[in-house]
Amino acid sequence: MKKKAVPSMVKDQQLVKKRREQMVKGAVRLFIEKGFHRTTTREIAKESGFSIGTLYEYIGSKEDVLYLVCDAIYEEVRDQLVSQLDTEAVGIDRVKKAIAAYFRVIDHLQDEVLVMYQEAKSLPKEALMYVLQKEVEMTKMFEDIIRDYVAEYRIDLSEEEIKLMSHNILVQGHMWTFRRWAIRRLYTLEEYTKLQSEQLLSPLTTVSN
Amino acid sequence: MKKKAVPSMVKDQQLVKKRREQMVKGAVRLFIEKGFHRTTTREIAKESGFSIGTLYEYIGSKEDVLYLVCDAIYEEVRDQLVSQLDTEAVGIDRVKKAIAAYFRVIDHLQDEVLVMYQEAKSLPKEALMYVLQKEVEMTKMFEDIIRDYVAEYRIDLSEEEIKLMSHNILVQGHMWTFRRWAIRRLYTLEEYTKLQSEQLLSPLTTVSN
Amino acid sequence: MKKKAVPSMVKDQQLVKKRREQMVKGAVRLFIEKGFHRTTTREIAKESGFSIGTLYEYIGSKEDVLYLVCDAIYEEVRDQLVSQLDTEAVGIDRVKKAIAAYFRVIDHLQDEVLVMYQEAKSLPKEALMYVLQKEVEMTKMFEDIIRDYVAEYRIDLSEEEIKLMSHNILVQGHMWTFRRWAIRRLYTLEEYTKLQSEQLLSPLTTVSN
Amino acid sequence: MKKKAVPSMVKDQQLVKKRREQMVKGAVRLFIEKGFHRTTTREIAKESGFSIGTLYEYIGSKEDVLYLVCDAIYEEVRDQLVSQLDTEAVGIDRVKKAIAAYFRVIDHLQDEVLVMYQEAKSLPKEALMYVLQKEVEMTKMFEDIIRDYVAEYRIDLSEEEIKLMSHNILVQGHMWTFRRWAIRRLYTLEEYTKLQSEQLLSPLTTVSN
DNA sequence: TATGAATGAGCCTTCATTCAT
DNA sequence: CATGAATGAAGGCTCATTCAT
Repeated sequence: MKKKAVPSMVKDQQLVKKRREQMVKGAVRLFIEKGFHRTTTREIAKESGFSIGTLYEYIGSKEDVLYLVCDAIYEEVRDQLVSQLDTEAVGIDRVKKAIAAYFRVIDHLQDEVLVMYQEAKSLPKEALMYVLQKEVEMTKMFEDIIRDYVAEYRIDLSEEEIKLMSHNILVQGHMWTFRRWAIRRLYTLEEYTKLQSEQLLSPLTTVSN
Repeated sequence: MKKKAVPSMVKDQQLVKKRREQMVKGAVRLFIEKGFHRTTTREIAKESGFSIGTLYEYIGSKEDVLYLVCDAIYEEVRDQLVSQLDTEAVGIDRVKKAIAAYFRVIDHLQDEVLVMYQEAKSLPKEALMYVLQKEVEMTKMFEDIIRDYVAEYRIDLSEEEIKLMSHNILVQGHMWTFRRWAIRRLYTLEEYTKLQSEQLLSPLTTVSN
Repeated sequence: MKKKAVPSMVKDQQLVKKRREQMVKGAVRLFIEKGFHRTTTREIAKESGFSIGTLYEYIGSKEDVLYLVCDAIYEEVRDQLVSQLDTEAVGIDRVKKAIAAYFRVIDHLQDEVLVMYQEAKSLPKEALMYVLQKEVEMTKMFEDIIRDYVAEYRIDLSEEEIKLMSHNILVQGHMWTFRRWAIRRLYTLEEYTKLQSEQLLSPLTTVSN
Repeated sequence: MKKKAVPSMVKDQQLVKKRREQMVKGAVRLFIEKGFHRTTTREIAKESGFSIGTLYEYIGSKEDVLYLVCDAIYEEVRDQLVSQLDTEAVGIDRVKKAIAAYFRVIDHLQDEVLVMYQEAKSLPKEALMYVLQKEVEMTKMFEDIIRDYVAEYRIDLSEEEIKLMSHNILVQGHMWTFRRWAIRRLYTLEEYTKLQSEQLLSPLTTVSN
C-alpha cells in the first residue's frame, strides 16, 4: 500500500517536510491534550508556529493532519524499535530483548501511541487502511523473530500460535499506554516487561504438565 | 464511586428509565455507525423516536448520552457474563469457562464494546472515572476467580501476576473487537478462545523447563 | 420541469412559506445593492429579520436563496402580467396592449428583473435549467398572442418570424432594465413602449415597399 | 472619458503590454469557464504563464484584470467590426451590411462578449463607467450609419427612433450570445441576421399600411 | 523583474442547546 | 410532558494580497 499523498501548494519539498514536522509536533501536543475532534485547525496552526493560511498550504483538510500524525508516529516507533533491536542476541534471549525494546519504545512515545490508538478511527477509510497496514508490518516483525526461534529450537508451536503471540505482544505494548491508569500503579516498566515476557513466552520455555 | 446523576426535567422515574433505554438503543446504533462526535443530538433524538426537545428533557448535555451508553454497555456485559458463569465448575476448568464466557459475551456485544472503547475517552473526567471504575470491578472478578484457583491448588503465582493475568484477560477480550480487522481472518471465536486460554493459563498449568 | 425542491428542516409549510418570503425580500434588496457574490449569508439572515441559524433551517445552501429569489421574481412577473392582460382587446390592439402590459410590469419590478438577469448564471445547472424554462414559457405567451393575431388576420408571417418577434419583445423588456443607464435618459416608459411597439409590430401592420 | 490607469510596478511599457496581453488571454478563458467570482487570482496567474507575484506586478487588484479583459474585448470587437465594414456599400445595403458584419463579429467572439456582458457589473463604478462609454461609442457608430441613410433618402425617422434602432441592433447582437440557449436552436447566424435585419429595418423600407 | 511562501480577514455551514407553545 | 423553531458561537476552509529573497 502506497503512502497516501497529502496535497500541498508549496513546491519546495525541503520546506514541506520541515513545516509538516512542525505541524505534527504541534498537533500531537494538542491531540494528546484534547483529542482530534476538540482541536481546531486554528489551534494546530498556532501551536505549529504559523497562520491558518499557512497550515492549509501544506495540507488539504484537517484529516490530513491526523494522517500525518499517525504516519509520523508509526515511523518513529518503528525507527526507534529497529535501532534498539539487539542483532547479536540469540535464542529466547533475542525474543525477550525484542519485546523489551518494543515496550521501551512504547513507553518512550506513550502519549503519541495513545493518540494514535484513540484517534486513528477518525481517519478516512483509505488513510485508515494505510495505517493499519503499518500495524500489520509491525506484527510481522515479531512473527519473524518468533518464527526464527521456533524453527531453530524446534519448538512445538503452530503458525497460528505464532501469529497470535505476535498480536499479543503488540497489544500488550499498547496496553501499557491505554491502560496506564490501572497498570502503572501496579508495575514499573521493568516489572511489566518481565512479567509479560514470562507470561507470553511461557509456551516457548515450558513443557506441559 | 456513585453512579453519576444525569439531570432530567421529568419526575416520573419509570418514564425516565424507559426514555433513556430508547435513547441508549438509538445512540448505540448511531455511535457504531459514525462515532460519537459525528453523531448529532438531532439524530439521536430521531433514532430514539422522539423530538430534540424531548431528548433534552432527559439529559443535560450530549455527553450525558455517551455516559448513559457506556454505563448501559457495561451493565449489559456484566449481566450477561454473570448469567453465563458456570458456578459448578471447579479447578482450572472454572477459570477456562469464565474466560470463554467472557469472550462469548464480548463477541455477542462486539459493536457496543468497540464503541465504548473508542468513545469513552470523550467523557468528561468524572464520568470517565466512573466508567473506568466499572472496568476495575470487572478486572476484580477475574482476579478473584484466579486467586481462588491459585489458593486452592497452591499454584506459585504472585499477587502481581494474578492482577496482570486478569488485565490480560480483559484486554484480550477487547482485542477481539478492536483488532478484528486482523484477528477474525485468522481465527473463529472458538479457536481464539482456545489459543488465548492456553497461552494465558500456561503459567497455571505448566512447570518451568 | 418540476420545481426544484429546496430542503428545509422546518415542517410547518405555512411557516416555511412565510419565512422564505421574508428571505427573498431581504435577499433581493441586498442582491440589488451588491450582487449575489458580494452578499453574505449573514447579511441575508439579518436583512430577513432572523439569525443565520434560522436561515439555514429554511435552505440548504446559499445558492438556494438565489434560486428562491429567481423563482419568486418570475412568479411575480408572470402574475402581474397575467393580471394586466386585457382579455377583451382584439386585433393588433391586443398585441400592443400585451407588450405595454409586459413593459409596465418590467418597469415596476425593474430592480428584481435586473438582479435575476445578472445573477441567474450563478445558479447550479439544474436550477438554471428550471429558471430558463420559465423564460421559455413567457416567450410562448407572446408567441401565442402573435400567432392568434397572424392567424385571424392572415398576416404573412412565418413561424420563425413569430418566434423571433416574441424573443425580441422579451429582450426589449429586459433591455429597459439592463440598459437603463442609456435608455432612460432618452425615453419615458411610455415613449419607449410606443416606439418599440411600432418598430416591433411594423411587420404586422405595414406592406413592403 | 480617459482610459482608467491600471497601476503597474514595472516600468518597461513594452513588457507591461505583453504581460497584460497574456493575462487577458488567460483570464478570458477562465472567466468563460467559471465566471469572474469563481476564478482565483492564482488561477489567472497560472493560466497566463507566470506566478501570482508577477501578476501583481502588473495590476493593483483582481478587479483590474476584469477591467483589462472588458477593455480588450471591446477593442477587439470594434477593431474587427471596423475592418469588416464595407465602405463601398450604399443605400440600405450599407446599413444591412453593417448589421451583418456586427453580428458576425459578435458570433466570432461570442464567449468573450458573453463574459463581458455577465461580469462587467462587477467592475468598480469608475471602470464600469468607462466600459459603458465604449458601448455608447459603438451605439453611435450605428446611429451615424442610420442617420446618413435617413438623411440621404429622406426617410421619415425621428432622431429618437434612430437612437432606439441603434440600441436595438446592439442588443440583438448581444442577444445572439446571451440567449443562445434558445435562439441557436431556431436559427443559423445567417437566418438570424436576415430575419432581424428585415425586422429592424422594416421602418426604413416600408410604408405604413 | 520574478517568485512563491506567508498572512488573516472573512466566508459558508453546522449543531448543541433553549424556550415558547 | 412533548414539540420543534430559533439561536449564535464556533469550525473548517479559501483566497486576495504582500513582501522577502
